[in-house]
Amino acid sequence: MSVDDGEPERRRAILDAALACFTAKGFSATTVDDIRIRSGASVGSIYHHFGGKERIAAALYVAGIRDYQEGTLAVLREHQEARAGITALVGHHLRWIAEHPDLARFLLRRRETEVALANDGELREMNWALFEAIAEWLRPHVAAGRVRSLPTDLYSALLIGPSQEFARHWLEGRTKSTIERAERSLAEAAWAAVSLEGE
Amino acid sequence: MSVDDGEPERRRAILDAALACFTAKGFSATTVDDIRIRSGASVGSIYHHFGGKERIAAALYVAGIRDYQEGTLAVLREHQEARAGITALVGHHLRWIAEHPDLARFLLRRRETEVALANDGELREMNWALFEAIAEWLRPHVAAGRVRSLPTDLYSALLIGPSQEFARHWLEGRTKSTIERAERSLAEAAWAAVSLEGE
DNA sequence: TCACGACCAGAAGAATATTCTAGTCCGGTG
DNA sequence: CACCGGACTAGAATATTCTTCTGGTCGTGA
Repeated sequence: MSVDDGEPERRRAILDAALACFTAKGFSATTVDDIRIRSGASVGSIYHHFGGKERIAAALYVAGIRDYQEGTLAVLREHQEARAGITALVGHHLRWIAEHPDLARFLLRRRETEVALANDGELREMNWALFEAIAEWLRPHVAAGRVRSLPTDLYSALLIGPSQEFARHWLEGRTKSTIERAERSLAEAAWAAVSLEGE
Repeated sequence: MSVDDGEPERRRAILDAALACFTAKGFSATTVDDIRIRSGASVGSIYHHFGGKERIAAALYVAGIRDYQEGTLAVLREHQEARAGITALVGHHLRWIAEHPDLARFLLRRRETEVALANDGELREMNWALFEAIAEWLRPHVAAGRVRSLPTDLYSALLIGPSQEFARHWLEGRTKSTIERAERSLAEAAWAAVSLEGE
C-alpha cells in the first residue's frame, strides 16, 4: 500500500496516518492533532520530522509522484515496440492508481502542493524528466514514420490524458465501468492519437 | 474575467479578492484576513455572505464549473455534425481555460473542494448531467456507425482528457507550445479516439 | 416616523498551528 | 564503566488564524 519503504519507523507512521486522515476528512479539515492521535507520535515528533502540516503533504506528494514515475520509466525501458509500449504505459498508469487509490486521490485532489514545491525545483525536475523520457522513447518510432511528430509536451497529454481523466472520475466513484474494462479503450485511444498507421 | 455577473457587489468583491489571493498564495496559505484586506470587506461581512473560507472556495468552484459547463452544453446544441462538434468541444475547453486562467488553475488545483460539495449533491448532479448530455449528443452518430459505441463514462475521458492534461501543464507554465498550436492535435486526437472511420 | 431586514464592523472567543524547553534513549569513546 | 553528543520525543506555552457575537448603519415599505 505505502510506497516508501526504508523510512524510519516513526516518520513512516506519521506519513501513513496523515494519508489516512487526508483521505477521510480532506487536507484542510484534518488537524495535526488528528495526525498525532492516529500515528501515536507527539506534536514535537511530527514537527521534528516534517516541520508542519503542509510539509507532510509535500513529502507524501513527492513520494507518490516518484513512485509513479519510476514505474513509468521502467515500463518504457522494458518495451521496444511502439504500440505495445504505449499499451503498457496506459496499463501501468491505471494499475498504479487502482493499487494506490488513497495516494492517487491525494495527488489528484491536492495539486496545490505542487505549487508550494515548485520552488525547490525537485518536482519540476522530475516532471520535466518524464516528459523528455517519453519523447525520447518515441523518437525512433517517429523517425520510422510509425508515430506522428509532435511537440514534446503534447505526447504525455495525448497518451495519459484520457486515462488520467477516467481514473479521476473512477476515484471519486463517478463511473459505472471498472478500470479493467476501460483499459482496452483507453490504450486504443492513446495509440490512435499518436499513430500514423491509418494515413 | 469573472464569470458570475449579477452578484451583489460586496459578495462579488469578496469572491474576486479570494480568487486573487488563492492564485497568489494558494488556498491554505491565504487567510481570511488577506481576503478582508484585498476586498475591503470586514470579517463580519465575509462570514455573513459565505460563512467561512472553505465556503468561499466552494462558491468559486461551483460558479466556475457552472460557467464552463453551460458553455459546453451550448456548443453541443450548436453542432449537429460529429467531427465538427467534437472539434468545437475541444476548442471551447481550451478557450475557456485560456480566458479564465486563474479560475481554471483554482479548479484544477483544488479538486478537494469537490469532495466537500459532494454531499449537497448539486455538483454531482451537474457532473452527471454533462456526462449524459455528451452521450446523448453522440447517440445518433453511434447509431449511424460513425462513432464507436462505448460506456458513457469513457466518452468524456477520451474527448476532454488530452486537452485537460495539456491545459494543466500549460497553466503551470510547463509547456513550450501555446494552446492555439496544440488545439488542432488535441481535436484530431479526440476525433480519432471515438471515430470508427478508419476501420 | 417607525419597524424591519439586509448588510456591515470590529472586538471577543475558540480552535489550530507552531515553537520551545526539557527531557530520554542509544551508540560511540576515553 | 562513565560520559558525551546527537537523534528523537514529549507536552506545555505561544502565536496565528478561524469563527462567532454584539451592536450597530442604511435603506425601504407600512
